[in-house]
Amino acid sequence: MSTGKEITIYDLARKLNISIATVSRALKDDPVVSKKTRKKIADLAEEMGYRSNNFARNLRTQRTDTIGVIVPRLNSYFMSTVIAGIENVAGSEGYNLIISQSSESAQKEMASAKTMFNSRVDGLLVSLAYDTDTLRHFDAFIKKNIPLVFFDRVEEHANCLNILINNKKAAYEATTHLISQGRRRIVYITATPKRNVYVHRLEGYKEALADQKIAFREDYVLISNLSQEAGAEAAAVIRQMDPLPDAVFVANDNCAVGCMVALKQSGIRIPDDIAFAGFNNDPVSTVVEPNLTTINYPGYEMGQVAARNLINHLNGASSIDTTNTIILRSELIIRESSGPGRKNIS
Amino acid sequence: MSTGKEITIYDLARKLNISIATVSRALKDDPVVSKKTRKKIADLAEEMGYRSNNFARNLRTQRTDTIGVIVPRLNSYFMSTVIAGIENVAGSEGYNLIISQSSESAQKEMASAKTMFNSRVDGLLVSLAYDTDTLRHFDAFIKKNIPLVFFDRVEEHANCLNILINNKKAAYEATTHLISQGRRRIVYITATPKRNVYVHRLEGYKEALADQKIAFREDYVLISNLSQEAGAEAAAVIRQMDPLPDAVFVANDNCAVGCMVALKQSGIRIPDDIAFAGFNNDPVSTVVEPNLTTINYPGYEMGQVAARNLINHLNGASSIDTTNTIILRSELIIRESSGPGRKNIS
DNA sequence: TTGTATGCGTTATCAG
DNA sequence: CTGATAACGCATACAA
Repeated sequence: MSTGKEITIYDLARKLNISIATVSRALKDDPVVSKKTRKKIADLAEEMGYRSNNFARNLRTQRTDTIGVIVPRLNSYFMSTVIAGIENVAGSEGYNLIISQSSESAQKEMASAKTMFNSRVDGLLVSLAYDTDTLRHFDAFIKKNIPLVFFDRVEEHANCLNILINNKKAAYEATTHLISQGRRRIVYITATPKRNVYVHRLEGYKEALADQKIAFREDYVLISNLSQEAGAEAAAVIRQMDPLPDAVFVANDNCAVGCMVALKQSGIRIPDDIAFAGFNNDPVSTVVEPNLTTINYPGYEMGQVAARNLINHLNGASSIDTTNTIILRSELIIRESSGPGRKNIS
Repeated sequence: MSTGKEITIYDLARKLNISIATVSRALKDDPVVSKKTRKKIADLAEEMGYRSNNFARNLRTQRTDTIGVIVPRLNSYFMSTVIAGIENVAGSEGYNLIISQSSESAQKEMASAKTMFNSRVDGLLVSLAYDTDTLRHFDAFIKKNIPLVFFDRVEEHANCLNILINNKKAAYEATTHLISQGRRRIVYITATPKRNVYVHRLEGYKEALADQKIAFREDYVLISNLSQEAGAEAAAVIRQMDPLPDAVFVANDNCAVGCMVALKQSGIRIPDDIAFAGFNNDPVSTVVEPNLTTINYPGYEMGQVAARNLINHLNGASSIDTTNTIILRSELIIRESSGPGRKNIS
């Protein structure tokens, strides 16, 4: 469709009666070209609507200055914050981004990886989909020494950097906090144990229980996709439990909120009957009533760190191979949803 | 960094003692190549870890099968829904996406446009930033006949397709609804009038007032960036108004929610003292209490329609030039936040 | 069905 | 400071 003859350096060269070599140099502001000719060339380029051809350029230079980003979903506050962080440093370092979402499907993740691979991204930043259970689709990158950084939803893989928070510790703190408020029957809503962040959070939850001599109950662990709707569905399950749990810890604020809203609708009081704690410090946590106790998770910073490390590796400034894991700080934010509530009769 | 010699069709050809032409054909499953050699080549390609070089390919074919998407922000429910819709059809048509966010800055929007231009996207889908006040940065696309589709935050431009809802009508309905609930002092929180969607909504608001013989008051129109924080700030302004307004219509649910929460904190009852209506039907509208009356806005469908039209144009199946504007359906969803409330004493 | 030859627009090397 | 020229990897017109 896009007609309109493209202007090339040949056209510029011909018009000015100089060589394409000089034009090429001038266009990248190479100081070896005289200031005057540089100006002349830039002006003509502007005038004729010249645009550099990245394909020819990349074909020649064998690099793309492009970083691929694969995330499970774009539409979470957390993820878009991370991406903003990535953009922040990538942009300032002259890298472009190709962003793609797997929609939590291993299938789509594989397709995205393939696309990125063929697009010759210089490096890849990945947060894994729920149902990804092999990293084979990244083998091609490894084999070609294309650096790979996992963030948030990470997985151990030789030569790949992992960036995450201490999920176990965060979950431990949240659970311990609930217990300290007098809660003992604590339901935990989480996502698939395929993703080790959820495994770690479960460990933290379990350890907190154990440390307080509370028996772990398998039936108190609810697996869901952590969506707001899933929260509502979980609420239905919780309502059926007898005795009623006195606290719910959810691995994601959105899901926590969906659950809270549904429980409230059925007359359960929060935190009086059931206390709540979430994860991520999504803005919605300050909208729901009562405001949700949660784990503050530094998304923007995580994006920056991921991009920074990848780019440093690309520049040779530092290597990903030596560092294995970067743990970012996180913290428990206590709000009303985990108040002590009234004494419960069990 | 990425070392590891790349395999090319030359390597494959040499190994099999055939010409690169045959390899090239086989790789695209050209039926003109015998099934047997095709298989042989595919196997070897797999074995040697061959990957096609898109640059060489694009350089040769002069197309990229890539669509650029520029949006103000990724982190809104609405936008990510739109993007999901875009991905849905783009993916199924074999197009890749380059997504970039302007962060509401004309500056970044221009930079993104330039990048997209140099990346030779086949077409561009754009939702404009708040402070963009010229479309000159898209001239290059127009000049090269690269199709351009605006959605949601649109602007009239020759040869560009606009996809939006009837904002005036939606705002008219919301305002009329508030009036029908007995409200008369209706504050309107909106974004910059640089974006005509907001102008249109303002028109709808004004027209509804006029039709009900309510005088329009300039001081009832609050301009903000429609963030949740801006909502809280607007709440401070509203609290100072005397007499207190009895309704607030907000051009965005997030902002509405921020405003509601802040007002409630200062003891104002909703909808008793002040009724609320928002815009977008963001999930948060069902979390806030009381649930927020809002305009349902078909984001996913908008994304699909935008991508579909762009791709049809690229295929020559239909042209963007003949269609100027596509209006999608929207609807008012009435919830508790706009209930009649108690009788107000003004 | 396969092969030959050429050009796509750059960058970089080597001579001037 | 500038110019000539050779890749980069692929797709395709034309020949066989």
